[in-house]
Amino acid sequence: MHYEVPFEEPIYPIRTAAKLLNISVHTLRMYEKENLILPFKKSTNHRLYSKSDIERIECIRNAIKEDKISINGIKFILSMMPCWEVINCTQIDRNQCDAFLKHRDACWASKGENTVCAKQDCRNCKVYTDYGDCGSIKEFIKKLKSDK
Amino acid sequence: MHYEVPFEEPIYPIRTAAKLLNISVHTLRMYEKENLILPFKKSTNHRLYSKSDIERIECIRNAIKEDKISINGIKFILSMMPCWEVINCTQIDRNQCDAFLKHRDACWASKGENTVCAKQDCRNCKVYTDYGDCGSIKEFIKKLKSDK
DNA sequence: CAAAGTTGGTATTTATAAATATCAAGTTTT
DNA sequence: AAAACTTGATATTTATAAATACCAACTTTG
Repeated sequence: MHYEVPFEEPIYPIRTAAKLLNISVHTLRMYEKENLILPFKKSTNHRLYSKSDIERIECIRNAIKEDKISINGIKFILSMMPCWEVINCTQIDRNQCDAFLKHRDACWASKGENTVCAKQDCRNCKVYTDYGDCGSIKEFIKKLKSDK
Repeated sequence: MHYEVPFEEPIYPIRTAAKLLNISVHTLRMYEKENLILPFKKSTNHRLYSKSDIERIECIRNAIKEDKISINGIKFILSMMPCWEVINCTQIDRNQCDAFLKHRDACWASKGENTVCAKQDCRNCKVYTDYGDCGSIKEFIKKLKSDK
């Protein structure tokens, strides 16, 4: 009888999301401008947030408020995620992609023009959905190995 | 005729270091308390800084002032360095070492009690000397591979 | 052995990141 | 078609991280 809303489904308009998180609407827009989040956009440009988005933003809040990491610090940490190992893109892709070459923004905010990622919707990408929490990125790095 | 002071040799007392960097003595002590730096200590507990230390602190200043990364953000970033791949410690060592298990402090500030690192002087460790700049850590991570 | 410098500590100041308030124009809802 | 909401943008406030100032006890230097 009940329909459970999928975790990734965009359902909350910005005001509702802000209330759930106990922050202002503007703060949500600011996080987006800083490329910490990537909410769903309707054709009319209105934002919609999923339960997964809410959880992600709670992680961000925790990093800022509890761990005292600045927004630019979070951006740097997100940029350290080895997205290239998740999607396994080519060397050619990597060398024309700021997500690989720089360390300023998360991959969804700095991907190259002609890479495999270029036309992909990052909201559905494993890198975006699974590594929003700073701690999870170190866990991923721990599984990588030097090749000697 | 000239003797060039080695890059890693501790030669500057704190006041000189502070003047070279154009910051206060207390700020230097604060960075140390936060485990961003690890100056040489004489038997009387007085600090001495090397040219390498000065360069390292310039990187920290740049991260704070230019990149707007908070000190706790820098600490987190330093904690993401895969030191275990540099010194190649055992699985047993890793699983009793906060440098591997947590993400709060650089390895030299969170190493385990009974690991290979335990009695080592971290000032002479490659992890400390070569990866003081946040950017260099991502470069290291880029060389690691998934094993599939 | 006097002068200059260092130690760790607390209390205070300053600089600014993060969040809020307000706006007119456009969109959604009933 | 009116009420409630959204959009982006700027201007302002607030919270606090980062840095400074000051302290008495100890160490180094010439």
